[in-house]
Amino acid sequence: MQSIRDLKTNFSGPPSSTMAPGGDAYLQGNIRMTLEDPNLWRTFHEIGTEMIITKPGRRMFPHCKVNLSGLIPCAKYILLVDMVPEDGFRYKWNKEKWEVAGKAEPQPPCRTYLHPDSPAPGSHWMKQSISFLKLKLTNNTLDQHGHIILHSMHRYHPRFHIVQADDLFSVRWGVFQTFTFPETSFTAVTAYQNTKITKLKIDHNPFAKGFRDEGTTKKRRASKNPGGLEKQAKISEMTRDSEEDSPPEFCRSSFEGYEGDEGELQKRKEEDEIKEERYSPWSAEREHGMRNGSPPTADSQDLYSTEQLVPAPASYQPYRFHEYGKSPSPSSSVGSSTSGSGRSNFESRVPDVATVPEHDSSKPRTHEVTPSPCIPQDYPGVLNMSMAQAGKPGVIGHHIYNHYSAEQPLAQWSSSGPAQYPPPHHLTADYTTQAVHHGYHHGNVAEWSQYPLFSYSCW
DNA sequence: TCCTCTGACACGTTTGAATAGT
DNA sequence: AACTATTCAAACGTGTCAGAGG
Repeated sequence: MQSIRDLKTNFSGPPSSTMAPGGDAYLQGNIRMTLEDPNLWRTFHEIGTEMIITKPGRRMFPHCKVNLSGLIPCAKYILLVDMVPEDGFRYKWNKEKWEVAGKAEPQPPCRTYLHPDSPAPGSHWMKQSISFLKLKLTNNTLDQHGHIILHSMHRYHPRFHIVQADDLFSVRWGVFQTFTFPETSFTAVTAYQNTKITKLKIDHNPFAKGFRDEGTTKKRRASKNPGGLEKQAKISEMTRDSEEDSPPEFCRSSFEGYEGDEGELQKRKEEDEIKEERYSPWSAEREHGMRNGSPPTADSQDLYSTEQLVPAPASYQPYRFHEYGKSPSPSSSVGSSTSGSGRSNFESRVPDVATVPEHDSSKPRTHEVTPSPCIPQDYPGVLNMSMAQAGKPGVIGHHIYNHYSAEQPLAQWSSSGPAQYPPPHHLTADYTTQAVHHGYHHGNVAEWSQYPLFSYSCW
């Protein structure tokens, strides 16, 4: 699986000295994004994160929260999130693990969530962590609230985009920068499949406190529904069993990891990284896939890239590889992953940080990707899209070349596909309201969440 | 029959208005 | 009058469960 392949890559190979943050002059002044609560994310990821999607929209948990640095304090930026398919497959939960259940369904309308503070000065983004708490996921393809539309039983990961823009209608589209974190990948579901995930969510999500432990739940359900008690007990037993099956480290990371002190962070991280190799449900699937020809493995990536209906990020060329001339490809990295020294070393220095080298227009654009032929393009553009070394908290430097100039205002983008997206009056006013509270001029921020900002991602 | 999805439900958290106190 | 603290209820977010539907 993509995620696992990514993580694999993270684990593999000795860290490159050029990757060391702050240690390389080339990185000075670069934008850096750090994922908050990485341990929590990893704890979920080890088990196989699931995110509930509902018609009215469901928040993510853990929710996306990042820190930014390296921005120009006085320059304004907008910050966005979208969800990218991990691969071209649909999954099913079978016998306590995820299995491929066929090809992915055609992607629903692509949505981008705009952070309500956007646009805001770099100083604003850097002074505190940036939360995407209110981002909601839905399976309602007709959703008119601007929630991000996903397919159930498909795997996704969030992408964070930052664009320098004075306001929403004067964005300079020459470069925007994209960050991904492998541990944030998840399977969209309409009901939890893995009881371990359910338990983790209950343990960590304050809104689910009512379901914790000495089962007010059990009592409640017991009195309400005698038949349900048996089922509940069964589930509890399963959960208990699964806990027993889990290594002791798992319990530690799930309960201490979340609120633990920073001193232990690195150490725990290294433990987590090792666990990733051993306990991620996707690693088992990976092996399974190797035999069945189901989900693409690192070794089958080439074939996969050409066959998939939903191109995975792996089909992009790795930005850093190109930029720094290091590892030749994610797949080859995986090949060396058995060394086992990889991510531990890397992560001990670079904890969930994605860094963007400053845009250098003089760099050869060797990774231009033409839009997927199966996707109706909203504009006649050619995208230069490059991706960070797969598996590392990634960054993609985007250079958009289209028939419009780089000065092309956003309105041009937003205007595409009018039939697909509702007119502004359908949009929620939340973002605009928030904007007023923050004292920034946001313009019609709300519209943004409705439009396929990055239409090339709507494969 | 199996799998997936949906809606009602109970419970906890969050939020904001109303009120009281300083 | 202005500010702060407290209280309370409504709104919201959550997982559970039974049942519907393909």
